[in-house]
Amino acid sequence: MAKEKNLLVDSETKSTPRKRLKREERDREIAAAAVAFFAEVGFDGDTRELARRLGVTQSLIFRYFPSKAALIERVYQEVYVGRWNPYWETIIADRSVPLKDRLIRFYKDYSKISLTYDWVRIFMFSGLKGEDINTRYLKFLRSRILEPIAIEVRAELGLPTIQEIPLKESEVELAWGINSRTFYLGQRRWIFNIPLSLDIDEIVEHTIITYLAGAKTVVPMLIAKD
Amino acid sequence: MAKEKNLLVDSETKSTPRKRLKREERDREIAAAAVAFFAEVGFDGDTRELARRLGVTQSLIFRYFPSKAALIERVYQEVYVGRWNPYWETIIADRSVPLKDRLIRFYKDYSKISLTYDWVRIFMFSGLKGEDINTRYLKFLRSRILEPIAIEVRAELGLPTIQEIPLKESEVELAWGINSRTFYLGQRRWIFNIPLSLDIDEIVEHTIITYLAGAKTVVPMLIAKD
DNA sequence: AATAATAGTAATCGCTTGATCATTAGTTGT
DNA sequence: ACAACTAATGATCAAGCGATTACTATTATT
Repeated sequence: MAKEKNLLVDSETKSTPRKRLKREERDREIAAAAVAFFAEVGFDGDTRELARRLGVTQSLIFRYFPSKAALIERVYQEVYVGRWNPYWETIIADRSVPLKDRLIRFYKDYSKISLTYDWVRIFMFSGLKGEDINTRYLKFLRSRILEPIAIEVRAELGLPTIQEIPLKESEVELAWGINSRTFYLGQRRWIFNIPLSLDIDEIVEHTIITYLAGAKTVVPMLIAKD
Repeated sequence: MAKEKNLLVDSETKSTPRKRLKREERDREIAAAAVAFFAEVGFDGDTRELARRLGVTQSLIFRYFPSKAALIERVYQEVYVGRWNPYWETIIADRSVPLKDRLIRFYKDYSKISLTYDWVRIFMFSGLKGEDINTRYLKFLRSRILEPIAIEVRAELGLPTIQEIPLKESEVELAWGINSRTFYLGQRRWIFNIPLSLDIDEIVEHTIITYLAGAKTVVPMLIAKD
């Protein structure tokens, strides 16, 4: 534990600045380390171990964050808010590009963010903890991505607009299917430790094609029903 | 906390036996409460709170289980081993029944177990903890359910047996898709707190139909390739 | 009824953890 | 070069935790 510190004391004191970063920089450093740390061990991970990984004392963390809860709140901000790209919403609505290409482009990009170790695990840890930011994120995803996708599918297939016939729950449900498929890949890789035999981009493409094919036959039935 | 105990002390001492269950019965009671408790709060939940819910002292738990780790191990046994139905494997292989019916029957039944509050959450908690029982379970699932399904699909479609052409990874991957879809439902319901608008049995049926339709067109290509 | 066996309790120990605060040491401005 | 500022430390507190042990109360045995 403290043993290797002694062994490194010569090189370490000289090589690393060791101390005194500007407030903003240290703040970012702690936040980034907290994301990685809590993603690995969960939010019950202790602040001393986090400090050890940062190479600082535990009390320093509490000079930057008033409480552990505040630090966790910051982690949520970094992951949920900080990694969201508003441009995604424009991609999906851009009808100058074929819908299939738009969806593939979005989901490939979104996968790069949301299928990382940190993201998948923090998402699950916070979900299991019952944090409402999790629910809010999914509602946000639904309104900004899934419902727009369902609307674009209507347009693509030459079906009535949502002004004429409101979106059915089952149409959104169909779009959830894309996320369920890809998110499960992230879980297998980063939680259940089952290596993926196939390339994610490839699976994304296949998933989109399947979704659109399914939508083509199913959605007309869905909006006709009732 | 201890307030309500005082209020109930008259009725409770008379109505409930309060103490002295037979060893086996108390053992089961603790194990069952532990499953429910850890499913709710995770494995960092403390034994005092668990004892409080059981209406016994914390030390009693340690008279039945040598350590908290042993209690958790028992929880895994209850959930992973105890809820597995060996008959499932027979259902899938029974070629006197159409494959579609076999799959629907199995997944409806399997969903009743694996999409419960306890099961879904314990599965995720133990997965995030990095327990190897989780990985082992998924390997077990693969060999006992997913590969058999892929084999049955070959037979159903009149394709070469696995003796002639070994199972492709992508064929198993296709079967994983069924699980990913249904498991995601369990997560939405029990972790992310998003109510399901549709009936699970209905979704299962739809998922199976989609899977078989997809397999019909995709599997011949998969085994032809390479 | 007396005794052995055992289910259950209360008190406590040692360690961990979030949080606090007086003190040290590196940086900046003049 | 000196003072003022502030990043960082180290020691410590109080609460919470898993685990242990001496003791109590209930059931079973003869």
